Amino acid sequence: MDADADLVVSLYDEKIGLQRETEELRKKRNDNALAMKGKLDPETRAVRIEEGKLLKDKIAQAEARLTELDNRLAVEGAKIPNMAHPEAPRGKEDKDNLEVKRVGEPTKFDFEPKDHVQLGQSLDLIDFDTATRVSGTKFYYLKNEAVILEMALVRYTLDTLMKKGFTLFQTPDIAKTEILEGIGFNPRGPESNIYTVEGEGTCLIGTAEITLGGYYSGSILDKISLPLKLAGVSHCFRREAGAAGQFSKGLYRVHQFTKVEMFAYTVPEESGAMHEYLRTVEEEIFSGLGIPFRVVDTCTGDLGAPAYRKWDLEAWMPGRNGGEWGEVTSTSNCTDYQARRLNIKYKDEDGKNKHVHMLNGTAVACSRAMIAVLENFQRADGSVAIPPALVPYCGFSEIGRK
RNA sequence: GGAGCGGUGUCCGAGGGGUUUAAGGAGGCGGUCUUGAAAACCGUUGUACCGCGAGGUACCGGGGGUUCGAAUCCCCCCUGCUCCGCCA
Repeated sequence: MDADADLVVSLYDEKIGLQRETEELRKKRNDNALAMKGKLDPETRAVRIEEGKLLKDKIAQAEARLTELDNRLAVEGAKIPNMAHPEAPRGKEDKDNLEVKRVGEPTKFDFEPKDHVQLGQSLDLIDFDTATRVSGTKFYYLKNEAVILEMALVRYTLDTLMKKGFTLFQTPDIAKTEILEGIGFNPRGPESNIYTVEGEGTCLIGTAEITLGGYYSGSILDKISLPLKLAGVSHCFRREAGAAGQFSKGLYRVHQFTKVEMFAYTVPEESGAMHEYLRTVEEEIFSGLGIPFRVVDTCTGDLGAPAYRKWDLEAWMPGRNGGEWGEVTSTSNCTDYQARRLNIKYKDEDGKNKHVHMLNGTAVACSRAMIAVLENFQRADGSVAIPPALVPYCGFSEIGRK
């Protein structure tokens, strides 16, 4: 990010000056045209028409310069990231994140635990090899009970969210480039994590944050209707280009997965409280599953452009490098960063239209949640217990050898 | 994918180059009248930007073009409906 605030300011000043100039010219044009409404003697009319032609020329030139300036301003302005919360830990990368809470303790086994790739193979639940042949690396087939388990995770989560007053959605898996950019994703360029659809101006979404955040783009919301709490199920697609060196075994970093995403629109004064709320919902969902996790306050360098503050939930993954915390959910307060780009406002009591604050949080990312379930609930005989909260949704209470 | 017809303000709905400053209606808000309400009547009404203000500029699905002047004419695109084709 090569953000340059000074450049944006000077471009803005320049633009305003030119805009005023252009508006004055347009005023003259309008006055001139108005003066020709009624009957005129041919001579006067001819003079008017010449005057009009001159103005038309000047306006065209001014407008062309204004458009160019506007575009430059938009490009430079879009580079400026959101502010960071003053209490967010300062730091450059994820190891500077701050653990703020721990729920449960790392699962202890009286046998050597397997990782989810081994479990998925021995229990015939996940097929990476065939997916690699058919679709490429970092794809997978879910098989047998794993198919049901994914749906159970989704349904368990949706039931939880519905009880809390979230409006449920199943969103499109594709969205327009302009929406992606409004949310703060960069769909272009080789480092992009987004798949673009050839010739359509659209992309495969990396998260339902995009479709839920785009839902009210260009609208003015009633203050009385806020806060809005949405939850959306979608598939998520990520290119993960250059992720080869990172931890990428099994389901942890894949090109496609299913996710239930929470999204909220609030007035500015309430976004902080809503952010806390979304985090507690995430905690409740993972506590309910009986999976140990910790909460991390994301450092400034790891926030990304849209986020003002971000919390990650990291679940205990016994099979990851012999036992490690692995990110399973994330919730961000993006304040008005996305609302400005997507033009989403609310009408305040003073009659003014102001930008809403927008927040998002993962309710459940099925692939990573499944890692946590399989690895934490495995048993000495190689079978896996189903977390009690999911049994009603699965219709079975364990996954045994075939 | 093909054909036909549409897209106008908060909503419905006229207007097809200059008396449009977008008619008319509905709704909302304010007021008159009333013990109160309804009805009637009067006024008001969106968004963005510039300006201390008066006020100005832009917006009739989006983008180009024609013209002294475009909601109105031309071109491209998007989108809705109806019919046809295809299809889970």
